[in-house]
Amino acid sequence: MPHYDPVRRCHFWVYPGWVYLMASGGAHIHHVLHTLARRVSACTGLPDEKILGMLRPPPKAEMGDYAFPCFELAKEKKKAPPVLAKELAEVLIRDVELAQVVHRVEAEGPFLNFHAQRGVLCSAVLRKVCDPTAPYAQSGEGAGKTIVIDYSAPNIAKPFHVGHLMSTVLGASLVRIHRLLGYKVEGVNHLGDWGTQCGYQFLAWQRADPKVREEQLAARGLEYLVELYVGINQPAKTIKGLEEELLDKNIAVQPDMRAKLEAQIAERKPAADEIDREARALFKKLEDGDAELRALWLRMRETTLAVLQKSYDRLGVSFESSAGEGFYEEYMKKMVKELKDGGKLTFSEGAWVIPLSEEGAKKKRPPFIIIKSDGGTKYDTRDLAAAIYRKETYGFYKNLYVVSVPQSAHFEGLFLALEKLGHAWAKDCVHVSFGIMQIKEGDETLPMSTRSGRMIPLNELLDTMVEIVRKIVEEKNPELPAAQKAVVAEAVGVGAIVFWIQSRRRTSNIVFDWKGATSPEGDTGPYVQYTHARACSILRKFGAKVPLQADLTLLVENEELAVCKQLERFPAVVQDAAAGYEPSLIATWLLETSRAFNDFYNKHQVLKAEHLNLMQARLVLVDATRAMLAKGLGLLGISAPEEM
RNA sequence: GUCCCCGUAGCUCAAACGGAUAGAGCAGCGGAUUUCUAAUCCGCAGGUUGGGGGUUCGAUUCCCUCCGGGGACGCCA
Repeated sequence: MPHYDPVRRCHFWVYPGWVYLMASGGAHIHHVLHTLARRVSACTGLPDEKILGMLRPPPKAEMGDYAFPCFELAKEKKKAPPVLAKELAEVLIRDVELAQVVHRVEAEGPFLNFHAQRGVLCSAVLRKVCDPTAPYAQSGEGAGKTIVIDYSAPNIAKPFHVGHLMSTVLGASLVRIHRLLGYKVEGVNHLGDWGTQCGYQFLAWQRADPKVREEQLAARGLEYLVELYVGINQPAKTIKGLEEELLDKNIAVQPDMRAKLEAQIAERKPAADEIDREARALFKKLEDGDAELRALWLRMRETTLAVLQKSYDRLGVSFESSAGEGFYEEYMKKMVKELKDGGKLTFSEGAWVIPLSEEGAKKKRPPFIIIKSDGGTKYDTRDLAAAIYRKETYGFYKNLYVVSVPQSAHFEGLFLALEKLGHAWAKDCVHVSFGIMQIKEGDETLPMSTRSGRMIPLNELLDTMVEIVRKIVEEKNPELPAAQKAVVAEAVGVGAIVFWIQSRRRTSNIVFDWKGATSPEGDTGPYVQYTHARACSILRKFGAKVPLQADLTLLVENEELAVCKQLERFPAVVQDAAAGYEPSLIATWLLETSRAFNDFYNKHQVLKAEHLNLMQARLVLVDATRAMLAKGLGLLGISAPEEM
């Protein structure tokens, strides 16, 4: 018969034999959640899977461990939700199997709240986490499926700056997350090594003094190429700036200022146009097979790759393929011919295109341009060729593009074009977009860009953070051997940046600020790493093998339960992160888990626990948490030092 | 002009299919160390979720509208 709780204004039922069951149960329970779902299923008729999806944690821990909302079922059964909740509670409390995992059932309004048998829950979760035969959070959902992930994709002869970090870090995490779920993953670095920009590079090179450029390239490598690129873009940039000034309201009303600006633009225009014309011609020459330019192109590509590799090494990123845009040159020619011969292209305004909007359609889209009016190809052409190539080569289940939000229109166009060409797999292509990195300049926030020189080189950022961390290590842990200090500083410094980048939902824009990016306190990567190091420290001081045979049902404290419930969620979090292409979910989970563990750490002793059995059980808890923190960090591409 | 995204505490961000009293961190104030790492933990304070309307038992979440910010719009990538 139900008891009434006047504080919570709800009825609750207590299973009479729960004390006995708590002491003896647990060993054969694999998962509290699954048992719960099965028993609720038995009395509601809803399938287990569905119930598993509906169960959620109540807003406050005191309210219970799992809640089942009765709204949907109530509608079906034509009953008021609170009435149904009460009825279900009365049935469930007599359920002997359920009583092995739940000691109290409450109907609180339209919700059915379950209080788990704490020891049973902790024990079941930890056994699963520590099971060496079935790695936790691993799954077979991706068995036999290949996912292509296109990420990083920097341009050659340009610096690798913080803006590129998003695609690289996000893509690499998606690679690791999908691998854990059993997918075969092909990570592709679609280098921006083809296109009109190459023409600009060539032109700048040709205009430089032959002796000077050789010396400079030998001495400064990529840095020199960037300087050339920024230099050749200078006239165009100046004009753009003047044009923007012209749009300014205050200037528009002053005729003399206006005339002055217009004259300045007119004066500079011919030179800029000349550069543009020559650059385009040079790229066309490369596409037409000029041997000298080809050699220069290869040189620039190699120079860039050598520098990029250092950054990739530092971030722990590697690719299955570095087939850049230039790679598709031959394949592209074949495709273009087929499209033309097959009558799939339309001639429009001097270019060959695939029209994307019907005549008179209300949503107008620019066409997908396959051949420009000068006969050259566009990135549209190369992306189309690459998509088809990837389908043929990998037979992908999904084809992901980790590219910034501003390019969404381009990818919508690409997928639409594929569809128009009759490729049903166009629906398997996904633009995993992310917000842009902006930077404060005065009181304006502007996007980072190489052309304007408004950017922060990646290495500068990483080095700064590593230096900050090095000082902290020096202060907090001076006894650490010097070599280890350096390793820790690198791991924590780089980890802080990588975590910061991934700690928010990917589509939000980031305004770069040094303080936010480099803080080692609060909701940060170092906080998670520190928590991990603390756990390692306990295990190190214990000094022996973790007693896995310990009686884990002894773990019944609030803080122990909170940690176990976090660990229980991990596999679902990984799945959600994969399904939504959202590694930030793992970052959030890591912070929550760290908070739960630190809370436990502050309130309870492990090595000086009240008795030996409890110490053993807590050691398993510590070990499991340590392992999952390391695993989560690993998925985000962050290493977990054992001391710091 | 057309289309897309965003607007949550002073700041940076959370909030699972629409669910219970909207949560963290930073900054501010006040506490905890004879203790397994204080890069930690606890407490206080901080909100008309941009405004208005609608759908719903229930809206930060979905729809409409207005305001504010950002972005994309045929031969750059």
